[in-house]
Amino acid sequence: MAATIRDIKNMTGLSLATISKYLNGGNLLPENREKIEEAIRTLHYEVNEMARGLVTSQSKTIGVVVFDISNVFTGTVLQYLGEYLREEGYAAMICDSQNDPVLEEQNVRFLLGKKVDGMIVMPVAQAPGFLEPVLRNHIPVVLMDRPLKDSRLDCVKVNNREAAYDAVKLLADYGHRRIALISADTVITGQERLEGCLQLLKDRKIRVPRSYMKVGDHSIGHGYRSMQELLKLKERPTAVFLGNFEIILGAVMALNESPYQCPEDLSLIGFDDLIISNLSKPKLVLAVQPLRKMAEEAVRLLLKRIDQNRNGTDKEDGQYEHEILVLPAKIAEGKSIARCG
Amino acid sequence: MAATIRDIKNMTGLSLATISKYLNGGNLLPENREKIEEAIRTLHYEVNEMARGLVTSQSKTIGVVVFDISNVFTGTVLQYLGEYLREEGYAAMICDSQNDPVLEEQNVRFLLGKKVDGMIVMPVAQAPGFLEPVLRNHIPVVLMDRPLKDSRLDCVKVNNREAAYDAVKLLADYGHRRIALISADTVITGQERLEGCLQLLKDRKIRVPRSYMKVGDHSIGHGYRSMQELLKLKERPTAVFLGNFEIILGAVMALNESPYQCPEDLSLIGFDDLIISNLSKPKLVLAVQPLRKMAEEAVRLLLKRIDQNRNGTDKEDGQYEHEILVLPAKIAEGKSIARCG
DNA sequence: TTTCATGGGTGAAACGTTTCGCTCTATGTA
DNA sequence: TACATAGAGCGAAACGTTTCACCCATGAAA
Repeated sequence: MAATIRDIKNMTGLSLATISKYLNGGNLLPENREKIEEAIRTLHYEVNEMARGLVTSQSKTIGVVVFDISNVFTGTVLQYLGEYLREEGYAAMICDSQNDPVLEEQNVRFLLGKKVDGMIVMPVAQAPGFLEPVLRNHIPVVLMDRPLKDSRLDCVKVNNREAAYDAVKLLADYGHRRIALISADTVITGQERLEGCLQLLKDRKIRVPRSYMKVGDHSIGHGYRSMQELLKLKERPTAVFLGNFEIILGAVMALNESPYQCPEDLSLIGFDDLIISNLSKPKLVLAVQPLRKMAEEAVRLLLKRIDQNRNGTDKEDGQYEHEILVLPAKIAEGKSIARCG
Repeated sequence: MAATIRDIKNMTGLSLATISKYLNGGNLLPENREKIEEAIRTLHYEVNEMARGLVTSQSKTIGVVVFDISNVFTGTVLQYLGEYLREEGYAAMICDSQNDPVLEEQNVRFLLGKKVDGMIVMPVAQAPGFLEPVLRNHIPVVLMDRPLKDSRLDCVKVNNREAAYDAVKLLADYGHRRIALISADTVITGQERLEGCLQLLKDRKIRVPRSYMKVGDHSIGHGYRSMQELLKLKERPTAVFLGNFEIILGAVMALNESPYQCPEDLSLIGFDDLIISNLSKPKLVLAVQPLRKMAEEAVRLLLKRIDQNRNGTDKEDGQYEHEILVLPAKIAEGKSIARCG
């Protein structure tokens, strides 16, 4: 049905090799170039990527596996990833693991069958076992956001620990001593942030009562309930650290429904960027993750690996130096912190 | 590098044809079946989908083009689409148009080059021109959420007009006469909802002052600012219709920051489902779109078309009956509407 | 005038599957 | 016994590209 290179051959009288050369940007006589272009136009010819892929053994497709496609963080990252990949001529094949490790493993195998040239993974699992088939096939992988335990894999992430440390430091510098944390320990990013917070509190010798530690998951519900509970305490905290986007959302809703005001009654600092921060009143102080940069670096790194693979610079059986890129989250200005004491 | 069917042939002594038959679920002697399975296991063989695709001229891949991947509505739909496609053995290749018609057109061409078997499109453009190359190649397309002007294309959408009509009717039935609308006219869904609202107001002979009509786009900012403005009016509305997820988000934030309470001072009804609705206090009354069902129907319809194409049931040059599937959005219970007067 | 490089062009093999038409054996039936 | 039938397997062609090795002019250098 669709036109092939052979139709162009018949139309122009040139050989397949010449036409292929044209398609891949080689040198031709202007005259022949013109002929081919005309034929392409009238035949509506488009390269069959499957045929091309078969011989070059490149699909020009990258598999992207995300833990949950329906949340904003993921959506934004996917947007940027798509942009950069497209610029380089790659398509993204996106699979959603719905926070389920079993589905995640299936996704990886599925993409492998699709012969993707590489994978970018924001993992659910904590251990790298599920990537074994990928590594065996020498398909490059770059992890994003969440590194895996005991793995020698490339990864692009954020300095969660340090950024959380700095965030709580800011609270302490403003004189706060009654600091509560609403955060998560169900994912590595949450754990790191938690560690950062606790480290600072330890360094400053600030004691945290058990009732101030709200450790759950990265959900709106956890943020909402935790904030409600904190506000009911006899001795309320004067400042709260909010561990991610969803927690912020829930916590701010709970606060808005209460009689208390931010920052007069309660100072807030949050982790994760979000559009809402610009609208919430007062504007939140935030540790902003450089999502765009993360996407850019992940693509750059992955394409570098793919290139190394092709040029035989391939490590002997996985013995290459893996890169862990840690990008800084920056504290963004806001008005949600008041001086205390 | 990777094992091929030929390696299996050498290992088992069987012919290529037999092995292929096995891979595609044909009948074999148990003995041979066992041999092949063993070989596959030890060689870690996986089908090369590009080679298979080349001969079957099926990629088992569906192109999905969305207007904006970073928002929650899209993310959720993508999640469901992915699920259903996977069940049928298809992969989704997702392209984000970032609300840019130019990018959208590029996306379509790009996917065409990737030889997708079909496309699901949530369009930016209002006219079907950009799909011309797809149609010429007889690649089936199903639109989602937003139909296109003057097109004979399959589409799965929601009865925006009727649902909006019912939503405002509910407000009117509760006795409200001062009803404001925060909605959008920048996309067809917004326009339809607006029409539905206005139709009911006309039927009930309810006049709407210009200051009650907040028509902008589907953004948090529009919702936020509009609600602020409404609350500042000398004669405040007693009820507000909120046109979509983002508008709800913005409007509710503005309301929370104000001294006014819902539903005592202001009744609300919203369009679009969202997790927050369960947490917002009081629980919002919502017109809920059946997203899961939409995804399911879109996949079903698309796969039907693909099947028809293959079985030569193909219409002569686009003369098939196109289906416009209109699914009902249902009003979900909540406490955000008070009786008035 | 010979030699050499260079740029444009070519034919054919290869990539890893599926599929068509054929053969062979075993089974059941007249 | 003869004969159709079905099941299992086979060889080879096809799918639409890229790429390798080779060819032929042309023009510059020796």
